[in-house]
Amino acid sequence: MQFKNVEKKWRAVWEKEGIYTVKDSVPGKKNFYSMVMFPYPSGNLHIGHWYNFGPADVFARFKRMTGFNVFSPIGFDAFGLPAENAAIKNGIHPKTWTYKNIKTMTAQLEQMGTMYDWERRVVTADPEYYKWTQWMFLQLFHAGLAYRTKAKANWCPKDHTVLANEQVIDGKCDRCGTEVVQRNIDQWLFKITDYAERLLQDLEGLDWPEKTKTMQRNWIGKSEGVTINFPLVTSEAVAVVDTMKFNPSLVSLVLSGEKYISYRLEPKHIKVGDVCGLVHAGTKKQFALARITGVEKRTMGELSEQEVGHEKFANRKAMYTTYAKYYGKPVTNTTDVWVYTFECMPESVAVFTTRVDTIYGCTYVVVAPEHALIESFKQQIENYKAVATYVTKSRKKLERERIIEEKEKTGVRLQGVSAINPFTGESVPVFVADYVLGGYGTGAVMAVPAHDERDFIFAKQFSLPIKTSIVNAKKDVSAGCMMDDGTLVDSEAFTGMDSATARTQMTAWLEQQKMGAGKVNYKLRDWLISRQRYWGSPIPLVFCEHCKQRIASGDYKKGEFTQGELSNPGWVGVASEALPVLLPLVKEYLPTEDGKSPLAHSKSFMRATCSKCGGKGMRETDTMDTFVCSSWYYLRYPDPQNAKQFADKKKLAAWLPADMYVGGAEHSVLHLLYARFFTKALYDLKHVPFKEPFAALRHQGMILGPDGQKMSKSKGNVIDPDELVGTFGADAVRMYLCFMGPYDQGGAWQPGGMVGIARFLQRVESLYTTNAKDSVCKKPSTAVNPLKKVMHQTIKKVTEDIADFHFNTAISSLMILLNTMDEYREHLDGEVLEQFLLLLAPFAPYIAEELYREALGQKKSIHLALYPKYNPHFTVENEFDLVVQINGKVRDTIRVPKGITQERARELALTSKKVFAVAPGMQVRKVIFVPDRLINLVVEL
RNA sequence: GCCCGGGUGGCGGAAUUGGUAGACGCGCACGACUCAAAAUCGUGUUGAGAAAUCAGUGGAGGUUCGAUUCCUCUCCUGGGCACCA
Repeated sequence: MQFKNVEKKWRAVWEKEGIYTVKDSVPGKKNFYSMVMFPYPSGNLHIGHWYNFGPADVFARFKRMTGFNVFSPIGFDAFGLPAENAAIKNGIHPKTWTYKNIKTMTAQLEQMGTMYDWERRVVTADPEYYKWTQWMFLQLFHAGLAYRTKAKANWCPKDHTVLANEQVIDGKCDRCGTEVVQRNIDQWLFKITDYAERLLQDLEGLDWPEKTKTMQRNWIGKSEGVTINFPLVTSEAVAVVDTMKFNPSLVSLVLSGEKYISYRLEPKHIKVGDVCGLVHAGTKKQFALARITGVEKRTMGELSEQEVGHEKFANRKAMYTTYAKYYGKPVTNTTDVWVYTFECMPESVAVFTTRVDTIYGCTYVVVAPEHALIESFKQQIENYKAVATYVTKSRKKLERERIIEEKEKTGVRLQGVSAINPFTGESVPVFVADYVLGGYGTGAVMAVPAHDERDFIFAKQFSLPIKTSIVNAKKDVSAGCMMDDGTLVDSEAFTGMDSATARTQMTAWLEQQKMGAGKVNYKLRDWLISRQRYWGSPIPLVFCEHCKQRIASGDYKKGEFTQGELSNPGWVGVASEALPVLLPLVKEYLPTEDGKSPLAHSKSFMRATCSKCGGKGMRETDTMDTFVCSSWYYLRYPDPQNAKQFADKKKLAAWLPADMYVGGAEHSVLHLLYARFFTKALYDLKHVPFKEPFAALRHQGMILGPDGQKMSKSKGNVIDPDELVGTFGADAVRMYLCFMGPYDQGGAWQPGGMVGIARFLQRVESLYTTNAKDSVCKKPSTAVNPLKKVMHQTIKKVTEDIADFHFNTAISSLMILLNTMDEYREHLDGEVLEQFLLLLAPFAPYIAEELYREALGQKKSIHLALYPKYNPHFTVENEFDLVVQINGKVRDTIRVPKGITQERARELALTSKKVFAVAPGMQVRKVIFVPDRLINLVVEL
């Protein structure tokens, strides 16, 4: 068979007959939305594309033949860096390059024999598409889900662009491998963190690979713990007020900001505004800072009852007696008294911990170099110079270097500043160290070296005390540090509790004392979408100085500005009617050294009118991260031509959420998380009626070169699918990819592996071309014969396997069926021949169609036919091979009717010659009988 | 370091509510066809052994009448995360 001619011939027929044009509803059929991750138009389809799209198309065709109205669209993720990189290399405009590639790849996708409905194609670089990308941006922006901030950003010195955290691999640019540096730039971010909990929770109901869900969970990184305020004290306080009785319950009152009064019979050299330390009457240690708000000289008699300070005396006489004893002189109504009023300064450092149960083992506190405390306590930190040097040094370090140093921890103590453990009332030293991350939690931690490995290493290095507060008999603590839960020791009232109980009770206590609160933290960061690049969708915002002033002065009508505009003063959204903000076809599209988007050099682009006040404005010149484009494309497929809305509501409801999504595991986190975020945001804004975009997800594995290495031009191990298609035909390539192994596993390319499938297809063809004509007239046999049996077993197996994405075993059962048909080639009837082709059709659409129409003379396309259903009547076996075991070892198999009794099986087993040969004169001690399977005689020899 | 996968013939891989290990394909060997080769078809193909049989699913133990499948430890390998308190 000349498969090239066959392929061309049927493609033309299919197009003419319109068999892949999808209707939004078909009476009596359920809709099924089957998607693949749309490709980036990089030039040519590579084998990985084939591996993604080929088997996914098999699945889609299978669903269609099993009675669904299947929608299987395709498009191109057409914006992005590679177009610019290619442009730099070849001097072609990114747009020219991209659309040329789309043309090539479209032809290749058609050749693959896919059932895409090309009328629904989307290309993210088309203005008709990115108009709605911009519209989507504005929805999120207006709802307050986008914000602009000067953020530390990853900057690639080679690509001259900011990279998302996710695009930095091991501190290097994921595209060019250049070392990434940090820069501070104003950028737009989406508040994906607002959705952290829902993104986590809703994973539950998804039919996704467990591994992918786990990766998303880890990425979101939820930790439940508590933030605790550690009051700060300094040695710089000018004087002390030491009459306070310190106990934990009083601390909270003091720190909650109530005014307190202290009486002195002798004056202190303190004046209003001075910062004093509050000292524990017993230990004489500072426990908080206070500012003096009043100093007054009076007599004891003038003190009113209400003013009788913080200490509760039974009566005035008792007070006088107490003071008399304390000062060693008589106290009467006329005794002079200096009255100091003060208020506690709420200076404290908040730490986040998931292990509040270990707090009695806290021996110091660490803040990140970025922590605001360092600046605000500049005056009080005695060794500020050394601290500042350390901060500068560690800020220069990239996060990667911080990690590489790993166990070698560095830090500097903040001399003159201490923190009070609210549970013990003891003060502990405060350090700055870059092993604490500024961007997570509160940027400060309570260090418990006895129960945290990192703190342990740091404590060892700095010779800090290590105090055990948890014991667990099962755990070996000889290494020094016990990180597991256990029982609390040396923890006052909490001693003896188990960790979990202690966490609950300690958190409750903190909340009651207003010293802390339960808190959930996520590792997930907001999504940085600004790109200082040309080839992307412009961000549809205009900066208007006039509106900024109006917002600042409150000079605007209610409802004139949206939430997003008010929270980003001066930035106004482009009106919907004015969308899209067209990407101008500039000649200078290359990135520039200044790091600004190339669009910033186009004056005509930047000039804009403010949509609110009509005044002069300046356009945002950054473009959007391409992940924005791909976060909603599945919503556009159902209605890609719609100029009035991103998609018709009815069409959306007809197809979404997608029933099946197939693509690479490399998108487990980013693309899939962003798409989920978009869907949820749009759901909240009532633009879509569902909360999750993809009900089911499957990944294809990665195909490696024949050498087991990742394919790359430099290694010369690239397998070119075009070459294979030229030699073996598209059907064979699709089918071999299905056959080579478990779909999600991938693996090294086996040169020569293709020939097995090629032979199989040749045998199919020759069977039909030599037999069909005689066989069609044969009437289907109703008798159960071996051929029928295999046929129906195969139908069952193939149907189940494709549904489970077990394409390899489905094909192997088709091979068994073909072998059986070969064996019974004299007895083939029209039904058998037709059924086999139907089973084959999803895998080999061209050959199946050719034989179906040409050899069997069918008029309509096989791809419109229904998949055969198996008849249990034909699959039932009435005999089986009884396995005879002696002491668990197989000794014989005997063909027996199903339903044989244990007694009969035993008789047969005992008469087996093979059994006798092994165990003559045996004594049967026990018989294990598994009905319709085996009999095992436990014997003594 | 932590969290997930995966280790089965010469190769890709089948088979697990515990019940005949190696389906299917590649490769290889032999045979048929051919002057010959290719293609095709047929037969065989886990290892050792002439055979009976024995061994055998990364390794070591364990549970069981019976373990690729369950448990414990361990090695290798692929992927993810990586000072997230």
